[in-house]
Amino acid sequence: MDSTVRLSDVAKRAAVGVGTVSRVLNGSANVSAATRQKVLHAIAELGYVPNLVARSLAANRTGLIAAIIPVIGNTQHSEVIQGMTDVLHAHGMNLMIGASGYSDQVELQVIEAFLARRPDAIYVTGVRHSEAVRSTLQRSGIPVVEGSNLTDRPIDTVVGYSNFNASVDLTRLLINRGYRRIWYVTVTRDFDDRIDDRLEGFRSAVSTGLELKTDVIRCENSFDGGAEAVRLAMASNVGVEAMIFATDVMAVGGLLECQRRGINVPARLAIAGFDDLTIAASINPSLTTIKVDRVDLGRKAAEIIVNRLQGNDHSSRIVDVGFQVVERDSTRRP
Amino acid sequence: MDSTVRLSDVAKRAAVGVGTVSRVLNGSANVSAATRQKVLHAIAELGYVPNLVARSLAANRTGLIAAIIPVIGNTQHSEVIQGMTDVLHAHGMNLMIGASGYSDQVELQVIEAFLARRPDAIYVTGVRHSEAVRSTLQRSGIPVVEGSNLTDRPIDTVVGYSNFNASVDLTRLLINRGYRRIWYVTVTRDFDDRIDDRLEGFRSAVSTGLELKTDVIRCENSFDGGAEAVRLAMASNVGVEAMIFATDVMAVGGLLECQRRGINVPARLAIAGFDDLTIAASINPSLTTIKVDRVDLGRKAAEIIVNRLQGNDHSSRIVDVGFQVVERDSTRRP
DNA sequence: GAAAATATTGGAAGCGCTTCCACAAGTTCG
DNA sequence: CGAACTTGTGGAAGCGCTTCCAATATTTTC
Repeated sequence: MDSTVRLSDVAKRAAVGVGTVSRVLNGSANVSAATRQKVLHAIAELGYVPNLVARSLAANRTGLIAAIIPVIGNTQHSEVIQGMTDVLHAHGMNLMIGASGYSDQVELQVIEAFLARRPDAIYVTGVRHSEAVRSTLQRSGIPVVEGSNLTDRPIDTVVGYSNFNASVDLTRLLINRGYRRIWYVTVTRDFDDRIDDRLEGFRSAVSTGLELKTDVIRCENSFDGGAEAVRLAMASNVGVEAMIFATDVMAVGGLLECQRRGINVPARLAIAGFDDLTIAASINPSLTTIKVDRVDLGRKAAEIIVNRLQGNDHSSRIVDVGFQVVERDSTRRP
Repeated sequence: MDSTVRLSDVAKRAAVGVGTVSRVLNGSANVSAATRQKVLHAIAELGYVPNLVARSLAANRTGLIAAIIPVIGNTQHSEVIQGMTDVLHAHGMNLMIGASGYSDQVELQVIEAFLARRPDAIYVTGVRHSEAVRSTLQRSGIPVVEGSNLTDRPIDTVVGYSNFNASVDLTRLLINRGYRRIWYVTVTRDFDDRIDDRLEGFRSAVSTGLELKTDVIRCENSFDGGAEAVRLAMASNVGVEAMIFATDVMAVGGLLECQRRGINVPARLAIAGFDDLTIAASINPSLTTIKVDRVDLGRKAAEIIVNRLQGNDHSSRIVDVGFQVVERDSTRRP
């Protein structure tokens, strides 16, 4: 394991040329079985570990993939990363990770820093980026995968689900269940296209509305924010029957506030969220929400990248991993 | 931004030697102001972006840090990563991430794969590792930071908090509050030293126990597992007064089960957790737990690494970031 | 004002690999 | 049996930087 052992040392030990050792390492077919054995022996004897930095420079290929998510310490996004590393690790590739903090400017900085390291591909969260980001990525010349939402005009490739459609379906579910006075709770701060699309999905679903009474309010994306939203709804005089939250975090916060105030969910107020956090299935009552297999989304993103890098370029530019409306007790009419 | 622009192109354009351009890029003091300006101009004109792969090879320093956590899609661990990237990014360094899945064997594989990329330092979660991992890390010759627990015999450096002491303090809090029949709920599967130390902390705190009646049971580390534990406790005839869970996930699961069964917490049963998940403060009743600033832990780990790499080696080998016992309603005697 | 010290600069060597080209050694075929 | 292929192999060149040494320019010192 002494890292001062170089490929040329292996070549010397095995009494072959450096080219041959390199061919053995890279699995080239043009090495006789006998020679291959000699080389493998020498590698084992010396405890040789290839220097991937040197390989990267010589081969113009690093085996590094860059991924940018808004916040790392956040299950929804890091689950995608988990899926990616699973697949990449199996292919001898590694993941560099960075956070944009939902800021266009930081996103650009992080991308530029990554590109200087010559990753073989890059994953970015969301599908709407600043012009600077788009053009920087385009000029980079490497595969770009956008994730966690869908668009028909990806920079390169997109793998995700339609936040818009999911929100439409969820809203329709509530309408079908008979709810008419529905509030939609989204976040105060400008987050990203995923949150925007969820709101638009709601608006679209209720636009055809017959006798619907709807409203949109904004709160902090936190448990407290959700609780605050419920307080606002209760304080109003419009008789809100159902609240759809843009995220499970807010929805759970709202549900807990209902527990505190003795508001019966769903009899008095129905609640729905989005993301299917683990807690959604366990809370009382269990929370109706949108479920997406994020680990699988990450795996798919990585598979697309691996395929592209291996030259199998026939995969689609737009991969829809789908979503699932999970109806639970928080919206089930008694 | 054309990536075919090389350092030598900049040198030509600025009519200086390649060494001078390199010195400007690396902030060497020995460049006259006039020359520096010429070079900076040429860089801007050509849109030159240094190739960090080549730099890594030549300088024998990659600016990459490797981090291994058990599971990436898990707030407790990925928050540490968030803190690390914050600091590393500010120093032009980047983070490679991998997951061990709580397996010694996978951990070793991931570490070996990382080392081939010549990271400047490596972060690993926990303080008890297989002998193979310890020796591999030791021979790597780079700074090694172990995190999220404490030991007096680190491989190199450790930054964390005492899971043992935290568990002792939490247990004593319950004893002080008058609880005597206390069950400790830990996980079924062999996880890591952190979970082990929490159990040992409990055992130590109750060992001096006067008229204490305690027991240890094992459940899945999930909401359902926690619920199951509560069911077991209720089914027993020993009159359990308090349950301490090794993780907030289980504790929250237990609390929700109490809600379902109408078990008054803490009047009938007190509940405590460990980790201070965000939900702990919002759930009903709010959950007594152990709080650690994990993002800050990650920042500290990264700062240690940066300092070490800059040659400021005078920092301690053992950094205790501390913990906080947060008493909330789930254990407050009525 | 010359010697000594210091500041600045150019460019060759080298980091540890991959890859290409040239060539040797077998194989096949007419 | 020799030409025409095929297969296997060695090693030089080169990836784009850093760094060191030698050389030159500038400043300081007495």
